[in-house]
Amino acid sequence: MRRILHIDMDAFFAAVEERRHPNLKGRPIVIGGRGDPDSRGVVSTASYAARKYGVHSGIPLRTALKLCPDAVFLPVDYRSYARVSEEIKIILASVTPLMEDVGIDEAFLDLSAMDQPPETIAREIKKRILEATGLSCSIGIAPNKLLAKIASDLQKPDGLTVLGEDDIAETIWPLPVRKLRGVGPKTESVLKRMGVHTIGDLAVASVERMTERFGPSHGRTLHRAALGIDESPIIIHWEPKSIGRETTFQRDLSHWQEIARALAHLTRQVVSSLKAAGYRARTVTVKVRFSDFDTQTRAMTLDGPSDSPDLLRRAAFQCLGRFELKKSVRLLGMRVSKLE
DNA sequence: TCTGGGGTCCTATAGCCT
DNA sequence: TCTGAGGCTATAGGACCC
Repeated sequence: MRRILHIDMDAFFAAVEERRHPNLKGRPIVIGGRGDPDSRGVVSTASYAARKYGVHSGIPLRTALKLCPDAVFLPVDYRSYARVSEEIKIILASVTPLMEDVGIDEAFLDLSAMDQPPETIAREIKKRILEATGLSCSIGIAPNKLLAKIASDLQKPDGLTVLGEDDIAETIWPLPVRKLRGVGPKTESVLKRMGVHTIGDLAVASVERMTERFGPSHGRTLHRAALGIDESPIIIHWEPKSIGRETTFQRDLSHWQEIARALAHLTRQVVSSLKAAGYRARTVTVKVRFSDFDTQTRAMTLDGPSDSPDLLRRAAFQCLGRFELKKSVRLLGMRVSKLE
């Protein structure tokens, strides 16, 4: 049986900010957008003190301000968090090279081949991270990634949860389906309408009923997940599939010139990332979100891969030309894919 | 009235080729 | 030459993740 460890930093962005501004310790902190609750943006992370007011990731900053007028609002300082993240990843990689990076504040480790008991290793990791960064984390240990991730979420903050196959019925099944990876708001509401509320409900439902509703692939994965079955491997290295940039404007744009200027700017940023990463791209996609939140994309594929600013900009503008720009534009995005 | 930005993966559909 | 059936690729959209 595999032993997989999942580590999740506690309110990571907020914790880094608290460390930097000790006077804010314990106060409700909301990090998101440019740190201005009057401008467009959503909450990236709320400190635990702010969560008590109902503030959580994904809600608009304006809403967060209403829920918690006393909160301190800070902009997302991605580079600082990435530096701390790097320190943590170095510690994790020193435990085992079998590490999968999952975004800035999470990782999986495969401890199957290690001699020490996983719990001992987990305590050691928590101690080393606290000493090096002053930050706490929550860890879950289980036979696969799916269960390890659920486990790390069970006791937060500063938790350590070990889950075996025997614990599935008692510990996992009473949880709402939403806790399963791959179940978002849409799937949750469909499942609810089918009378499936908990992971246990899903486990006893028939596979046929699931595949009928969600398709053969998603349906089967969903049902297997409820049974605690997940054979997905630890992915140590992967190549990017696409590189893009998008912005939501502070006010919707209605003049072609402004939109064109924004697209040219986005394209320059994307090309510079593309070159920095050492790739060339064959497909260009432009995304437009209109004022009513209607979101459309137009794509075009070049004859061969390219990293030429000129060629990619021309392609982007060709895509832009295929939109009916009758409504004003809230968001503009540019992405390249089919990377080589 | 509000709903970010970086991505991945999946599905449906349409056009083209054999 | 006509009519499908599959397979492949490109495109558009949607759900989801952190």
